[in-house]
Amino acid sequence: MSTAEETADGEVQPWDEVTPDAARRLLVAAVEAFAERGYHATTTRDIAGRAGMSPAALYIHYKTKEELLHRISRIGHEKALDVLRTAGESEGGPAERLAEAVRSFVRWHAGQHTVARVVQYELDALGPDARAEIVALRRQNDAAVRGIIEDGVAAGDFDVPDVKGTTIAILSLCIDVARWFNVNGPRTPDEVGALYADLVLRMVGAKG
Amino acid sequence: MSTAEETADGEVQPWDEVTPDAARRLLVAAVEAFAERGYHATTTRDIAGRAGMSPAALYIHYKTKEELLHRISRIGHEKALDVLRTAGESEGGPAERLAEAVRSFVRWHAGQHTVARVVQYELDALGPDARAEIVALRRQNDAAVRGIIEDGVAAGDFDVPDVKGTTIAILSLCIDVARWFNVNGPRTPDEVGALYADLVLRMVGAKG
DNA sequence: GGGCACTCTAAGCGAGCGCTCACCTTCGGA
DNA sequence: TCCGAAGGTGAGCGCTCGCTTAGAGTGCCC
Repeated sequence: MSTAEETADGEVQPWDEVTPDAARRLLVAAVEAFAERGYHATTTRDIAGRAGMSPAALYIHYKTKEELLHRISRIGHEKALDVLRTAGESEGGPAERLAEAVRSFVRWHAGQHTVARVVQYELDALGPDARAEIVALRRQNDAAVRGIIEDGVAAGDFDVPDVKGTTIAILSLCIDVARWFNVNGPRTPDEVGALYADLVLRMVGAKG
Repeated sequence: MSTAEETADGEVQPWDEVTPDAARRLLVAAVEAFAERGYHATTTRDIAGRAGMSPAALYIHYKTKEELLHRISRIGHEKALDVLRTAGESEGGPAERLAEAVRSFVRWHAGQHTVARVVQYELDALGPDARAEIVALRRQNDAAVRGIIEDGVAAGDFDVPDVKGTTIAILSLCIDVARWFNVNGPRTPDEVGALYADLVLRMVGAKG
């Protein structure tokens, strides 16, 4: 499922498996444009131009502008879910697993903040069917985090009065990184991940 | 629909001072439309229609569609900042002040989530000047929260290794409530506020 | 060499956009 | 009773949007 290759700085490139080359260039161009201006403010002429092609070329590889957004959303969510699950299934107790999950998930949302922004904030631009598919993927994120917290509570490692509410808050915290993270800012994705892992362990009252 | 009155929980509708009546109706209609569909996907015909007027009437009260967004953003930010500052200046030690600030701020973002969504997510649709004005208001939010945390650290009540980072995280947590909060969901704004105040006190390692 | 599948472009269609304009109605004050 | 300001409308302008169409260039198999 995830043939995600890694770059020098450890970031996962989500588009490796998209072929042919022209289709991938269009997808990358669309991500940049959607992240910068938003879906509705982006024109198909702009996307095609960024990919070095004429406006009509877009419609050889994608049926509509919405299909581009749908593809981006699905791939983006799948990659993020993959990152979260892999980390959550790592060795160690609930505290280590939760910390690793938050660290990875935040690192992804910071490093891939352009993709994450599109994926998180343009959901409403999708039609009902595509939207339902993406919402289902989101629920799997929720379940993955809640599972770790429940494990920690059952083991007596965490002190969490409201598991569902705390799960929402933790995911919300991680996801919103995509909104404010700035590549030219003072923090690297790794540093934000480390900070957030510590904060989340405090939120669940982890022992130690 | 939403007239300028106080709701049951004492929250003030932000548009009381906007006159004349037609201008206020247009503003409220614009908030609803922008929150539902996004700024760029909203047409001036839709806004005017919701306010029960012809498309041309909009331009009697506002020069452009962007001016509507600018007005909404400024008023929304000012109200939110007011809520945050009032709570932060309340009686009690840093822990009580921080808890009250988070509780009020979250309650506002949940209760006024349509306004908050517009204000937080449509910033990029503003021109450079209007945008700079709004960014300045945001920095005041940041300073208000950081002030309380610094007080708590100085008094020995909080344990916060990274004050700036923790401030960003706390504000991010509160603001993102506007994205996921659902009126038909299981939680009231008050309940979310209480949960989040508790979580934030844990994040800053408040004694007790 | 010839036919075919694939990829791309130049040109442009119909629709809907933000916004304007000429004109109409209402109403308080002289 | 008449006037002018304020607030409203119907029609529509100029433009750009998402998307389509006719046809050209290229490489591959026979």
